[in-house]
Amino acid sequence: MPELPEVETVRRGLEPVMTGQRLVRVEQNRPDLRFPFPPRFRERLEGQSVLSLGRRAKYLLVDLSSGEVLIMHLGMSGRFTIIDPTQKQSPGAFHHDTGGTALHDHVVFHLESGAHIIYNDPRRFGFMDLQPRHSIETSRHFKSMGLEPLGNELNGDRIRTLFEGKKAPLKAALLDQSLIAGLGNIYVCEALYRAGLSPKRRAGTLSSPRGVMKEKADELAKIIRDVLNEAVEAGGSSLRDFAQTDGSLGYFQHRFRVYDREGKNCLTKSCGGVIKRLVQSGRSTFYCPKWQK
DNA sequence: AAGCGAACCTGGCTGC
DNA sequence: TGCAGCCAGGTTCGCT
Repeated sequence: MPELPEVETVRRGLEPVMTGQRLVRVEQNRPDLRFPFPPRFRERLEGQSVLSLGRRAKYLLVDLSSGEVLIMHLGMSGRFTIIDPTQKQSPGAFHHDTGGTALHDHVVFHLESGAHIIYNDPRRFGFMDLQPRHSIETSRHFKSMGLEPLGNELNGDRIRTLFEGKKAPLKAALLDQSLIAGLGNIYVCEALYRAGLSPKRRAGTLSSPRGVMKEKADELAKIIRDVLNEAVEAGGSSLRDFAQTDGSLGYFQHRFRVYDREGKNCLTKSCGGVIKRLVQSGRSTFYCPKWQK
């Protein structure tokens, strides 16, 4: 379930296992995922040490001793599984215990510690790339990327500026990675619900300098940060299981207030509305028509 | 030029 | 039980 909080959870799970480790061997089981792997992918990784693990929006960034950065995106179905023989494993927890290669295991990183990390991605919407560290900001994945929602940059003023004059629905504007980078379908629905804003409203209406909308952009900015931070913390609480599970359990899903709740009652106190589903730019939007205006 | 729908893939679930 | 149809966390491309 890789939106920003899930990617951050993955980063935190991989960090203690990979940091300072040399990549002794890399298996690459097919020529491409969403895009072809970069030329000499394995050769450029093998023998390098991992200096640190970072994240930008939904991208994982592995800083290597070669001066290159391994850029990884999980797409819709990408998952990492850590196999660490020095750690005890819960019995029968995982098919990888056999040491065999499971279907859709596309890349395996072998570390000098003896641990290895498997990248599995049935739909192959994920991808991996290598770019020099000094030019990462101008590389094709990042050059037109919007601001980081969990940094200090996101506030009401930035939202007002970014959305000024926009006729696109608010839902679409929040999903636009060139404006704010990292929000996905679930957390946009959740944030709009908490803010009481209709996903169908024109994004530009948040830029109004006066009237009832004056403070709404400030409120939305805070809510976006809150929703993401809560989800990161919920993911963090599941990190204990990171190495042994297949990651299919949603960390945060039992906390959804609106996502995937079509036909259920609106949880806003005394609202009495019913959650509706509609399709915007090809994706499901869940919202309460009575409460979100 | 912004804004929208389709495309890229596989797998899981629902309903006939 | 089998099979068709629909749906899914994201991004990119191409058409208005």
